[in-house]
Amino acid sequence: KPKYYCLSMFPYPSGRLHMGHVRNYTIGDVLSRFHKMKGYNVMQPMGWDAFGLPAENAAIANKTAPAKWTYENIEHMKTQLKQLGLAVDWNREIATCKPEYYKWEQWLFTELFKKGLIYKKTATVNWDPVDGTVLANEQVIDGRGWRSGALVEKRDIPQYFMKITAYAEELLNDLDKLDGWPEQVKTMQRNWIGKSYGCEVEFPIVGQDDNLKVYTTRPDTLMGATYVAVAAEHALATLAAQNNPKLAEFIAECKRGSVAEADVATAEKKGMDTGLFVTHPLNGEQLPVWVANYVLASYGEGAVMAVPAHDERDFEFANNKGLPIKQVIKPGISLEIEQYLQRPDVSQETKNTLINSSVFSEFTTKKWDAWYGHKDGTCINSGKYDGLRYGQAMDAIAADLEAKNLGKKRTQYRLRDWGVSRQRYWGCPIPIIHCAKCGEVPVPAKQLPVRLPEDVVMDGVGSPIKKDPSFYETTCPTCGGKATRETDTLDTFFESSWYFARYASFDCNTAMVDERANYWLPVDQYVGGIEHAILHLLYARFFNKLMRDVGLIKNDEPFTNLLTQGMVLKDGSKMSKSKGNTVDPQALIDTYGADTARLFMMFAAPPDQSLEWADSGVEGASRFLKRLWKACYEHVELGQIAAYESGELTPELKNLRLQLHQTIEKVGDDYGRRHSFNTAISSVMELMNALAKIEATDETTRSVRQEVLQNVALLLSPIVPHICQALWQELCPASHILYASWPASDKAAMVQDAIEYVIQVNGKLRGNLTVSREASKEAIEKMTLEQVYVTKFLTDGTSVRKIIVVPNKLVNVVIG
RNA sequence: GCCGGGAUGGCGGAAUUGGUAGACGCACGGGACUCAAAAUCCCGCGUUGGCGACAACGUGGGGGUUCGAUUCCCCCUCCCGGCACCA
Repeated sequence: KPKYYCLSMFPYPSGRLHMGHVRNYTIGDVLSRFHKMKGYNVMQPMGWDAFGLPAENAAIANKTAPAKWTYENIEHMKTQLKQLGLAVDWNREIATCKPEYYKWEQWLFTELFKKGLIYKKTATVNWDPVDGTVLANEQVIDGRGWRSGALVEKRDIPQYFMKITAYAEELLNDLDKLDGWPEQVKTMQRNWIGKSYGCEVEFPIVGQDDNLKVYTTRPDTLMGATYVAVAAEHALATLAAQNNPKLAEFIAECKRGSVAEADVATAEKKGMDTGLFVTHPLNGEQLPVWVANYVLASYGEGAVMAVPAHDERDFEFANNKGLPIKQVIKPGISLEIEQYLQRPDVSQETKNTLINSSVFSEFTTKKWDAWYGHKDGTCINSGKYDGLRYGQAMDAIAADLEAKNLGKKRTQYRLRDWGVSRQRYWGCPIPIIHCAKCGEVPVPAKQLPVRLPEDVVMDGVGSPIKKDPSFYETTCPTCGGKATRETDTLDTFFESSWYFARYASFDCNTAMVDERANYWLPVDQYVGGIEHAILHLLYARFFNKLMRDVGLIKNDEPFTNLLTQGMVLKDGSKMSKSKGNTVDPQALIDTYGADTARLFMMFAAPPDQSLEWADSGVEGASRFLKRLWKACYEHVELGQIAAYESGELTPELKNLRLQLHQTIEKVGDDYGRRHSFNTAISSVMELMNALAKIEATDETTRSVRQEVLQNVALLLSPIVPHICQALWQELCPASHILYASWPASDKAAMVQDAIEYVIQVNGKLRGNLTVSREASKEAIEKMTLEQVYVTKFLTDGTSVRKIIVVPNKLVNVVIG
């Protein structure tokens, strides 16, 4: 029996279920139930992503401990999830805030620390100088702390980092294996990892025995560099500011505001001359060094060569500061098009068509400034490099730089190592002990877990464990001397990066996971919000590879198929606790019951699209279920009858059976392949509408009706399990729907004798033509040309130019 | 700012590989049933013109490819998600 591990992203226990949860878990449940009917050994677990910031905020607001608040929320939300009727194996339930869970990630942390895959360095955080606390990006509103209103400062503090960059290449390459992932998500991850090809270039600093190193993806424009710019955090900026109070003040100004890249990238471009100069490595010119707030400290070298003529940001900056702009690239058409135009075997007519097409004109008629940065150009004003194209120029310039020992080709990733330290209480304690003699000592396995005290009082000023000697005072595991525990906790993404594996070994108390993980993994179907397309999914992929490399699991990738569900929106934006625009699904369940809620949710929109919440429409789902009930009861009232198997049928009943078996095929395809639940439901609705039109109650009709109703119950049971179970009981009292298999379609019922063709004249619909299944193309053409709605267009001077016959579909008569 | 996605009737959406635009449902209008209302059932329902048969227009805007474009290509607008400490 093949296994099917269906995993929905576990919820953060925020208090109550929201519509996003209902959508997510209904999708997972429908797929689980469908696959169970298809004969799979299904696992559908559920758990709680229980650590996180909201618990601390609630604790401060309500004067309760985060643990108590979290456990109460879990209890309530578990009740709600059960009301939804999810076929979840609750035995496997996990909560990430429990020591039995986080013990194992502490263990993994110590293993990775010993392997050198976790290291310490300083990193920049948002610092609220009034509250004296580190703020999450979410807590910085317009550059100010959300409680204090104080201007936020960037502050460097030591933190632990995971070397995800060591896996950058594999994380990038393995995306190609993920055929079951949406292209969109893979593209986002590729761009996030951001592998680029370019050069590192060193500019000797005038008057110093040192070079300024930059990374560029456009070495072909090096001859157009007119200044260099460094981030405010760059060592050269610090150096230049030593004797320059104005520059020091400017650097301090740049360090105000949030660390979020979105804020940095949208800030007004500011800069200041350092007074320092560097020497251009190829033409020997002296270029000024500027400090600029648009240079990202965290990417490349934290310094850039500025080519205002060929980079929009540099262009804007140079214009503002009156810096020179030197054009070194002449835009042109792409090499492919140029080569194509030179081919002798292509007719001039085809070439002219191409030249006049938009593909060509984009390179020739576009306004200059839109294309000045395009790589399809040739070097000008560049001395010996004139006339070279991008790739040639890069090769030549890299070779010359290398000869001077001032640079070389280099690939670069945008991906940065993952900072996992958080200065918060409600998280997994980092299992490190700081010893004056031995340094950073990982907590030995036998001393794990490092338990987080749960009975604490949150006063809003810092983490309780940072003020609790009974927590941080300890002895060094190596030398036995006095030592202190690390009081930072782990990023909550840490917990959610491996929970998928723990479900398989939920009760294993001797290891992180056991052999059962290799049976269940990889997850066959992962379902969750599109907002997790990059961070969570990348970290989980990374952890999977880490766990593989410490010998815990065998597979390379954690999730074979991914369904990214769209957001449930309200008033145009994402429903979330923090935005306070949630709609409580409880009222929906209370009024209509779980089945109606599930049916409506699946019917309202395709799963990967965002769904704008509107209360109207639920009524329709409820009405449909009532009609279904009624149809079954009216049928059963006349007595039990076996489903149709064979015998003569009227054309009407034959058509009904045709529709039934087409619907069985379509619904199976919609559930299994297309994940298109809304169209599956609508096709069953159509079938029920067709059934309702048949009123006869003779034996044959009733046997076909029994067949239809039985199958409808099976087809809908993954979505509305409770009602279908009750209907099945009425229709087939001798058996139970829980043991029923997915229905097979009757191919014989789907054979059609006649096919209806759509007839078009010049692409416009003019009529329909019913043709026998065996009719030849010629016969169809002949019949088409005899139709009145075709002949009436064949007036004086016009003739039939062409007839296009699309088999089993349509005929288009081109008249001119 | 950068990366990814989206836009179809009054509304949610359908059209699966370039082949009937608007399935299915909601809302609305008309009718049946009822003393009445609700519920239920039946009919209608993109826009414009026409009694009608029918005709023209119509998938965010502009252009292109094609016998044929919601679907493919180029440009633009607006909206949504992510941007590494929200989860």
